[in-house]
Amino acid sequence: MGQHGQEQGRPDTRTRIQDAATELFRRNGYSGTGLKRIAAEADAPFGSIYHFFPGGKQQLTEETIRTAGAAYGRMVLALLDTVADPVESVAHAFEAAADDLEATGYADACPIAAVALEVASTNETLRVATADIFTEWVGAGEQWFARWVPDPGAARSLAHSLIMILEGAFMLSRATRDREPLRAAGQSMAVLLRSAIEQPGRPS
Amino acid sequence: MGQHGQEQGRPDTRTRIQDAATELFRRNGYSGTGLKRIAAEADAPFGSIYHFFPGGKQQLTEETIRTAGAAYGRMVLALLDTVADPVESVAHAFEAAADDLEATGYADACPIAAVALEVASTNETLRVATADIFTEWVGAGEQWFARWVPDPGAARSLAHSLIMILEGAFMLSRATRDREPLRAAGQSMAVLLRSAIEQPGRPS
DNA sequence: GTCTATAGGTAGATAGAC
DNA sequence: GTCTATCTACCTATAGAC
Repeated sequence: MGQHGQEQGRPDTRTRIQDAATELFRRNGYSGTGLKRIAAEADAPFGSIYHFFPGGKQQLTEETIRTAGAAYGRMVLALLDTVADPVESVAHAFEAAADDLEATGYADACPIAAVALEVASTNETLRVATADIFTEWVGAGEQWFARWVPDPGAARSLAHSLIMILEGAFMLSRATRDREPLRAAGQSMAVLLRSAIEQPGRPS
Repeated sequence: MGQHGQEQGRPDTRTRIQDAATELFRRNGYSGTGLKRIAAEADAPFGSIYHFFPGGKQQLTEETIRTAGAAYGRMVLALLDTVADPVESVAHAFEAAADDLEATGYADACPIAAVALEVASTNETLRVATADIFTEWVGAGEQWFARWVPDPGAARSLAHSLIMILEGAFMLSRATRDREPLRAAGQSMAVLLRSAIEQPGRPS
């Protein structure tokens, strides 16, 4: 159920539009997703999009980036806290990501990645929105790694690396329809974290 | 100069169209790039696109993915061979990538990344083209790492990780307009490679 | 406030002059 | 084989009925 979903039953129209937009942007990107298609998937009349998002496609996209991006970050963090040992937890998180990806026919990965690459050089408002989300994720990841890696710079570098290698692994796994990239990504992150824990003096 | 460029002077029309398409797809993605814009940037008449690429936008895009993708792989490999020590070489390659990215206003990164995310769930022909290129890169990277890492599985995992963390770093650096993600990526790859060289028995 | 119809513009694709 | 004019379909956005 969406963020602003009603207590029970079907989410309200605005929420359905945002949820449908999130799924379509994730699969088809920004330019590849039409507002008519969003309205159809949300089972909402076309005019409702401009009723709830008077700023049009850009406003809807910005809210989608910020809402879905923040939710995705929380989901990954929660996933990392289901296993006690940090190295095992990281490896487990990538396996879970591979399970999800495979279960959705290699469609549902990061909700903002495709849009981020499309707008980075073409739409400053949306570019800043994606940058804010990535920055938020790095900060949250840095705090998580800081529990086991005392050096702040090392924790920050690990957070960057986790996000980057996950995004890259999603790209390769979606393109090749193969779990192997995600598995290799999880192994590498496990090595990096173990190295940072065992050898605090060396750069990571 | 483009792959089929003439011996001297201006490249031929077909090459100019492909080169323009490569740059536009890299910056704006597949759906975000119109054929009229490609013709304009190539300084070619619109009809020439269908003269040289009778299959239309999809054929032009597929050829662009395969040509620019293979060239980009060769370029990165060549960059890795400019420094003798492998760990230093990897770190140097990411610094060079950051220099290039910054010099182009955070626009010119991987030529197929944006298209790959857009078509992965929407266009099977183009999805396969991106998968073929990624697979080609992994194979080439595997051979490069095998020079210093005897275990084939470890070399393959390192190749996957290099490509994935580079793609992820491009995504974050373009979005945030900051070199830091690319720098962190280079440091992490250096740690991974050093770990694989020094501890051949552990997974990498 | 929900929804339909449509305007204005641009997309990919094609026909045909030269 | 180079180039222009145009077709149909779809896009975002808006006007206005209910």
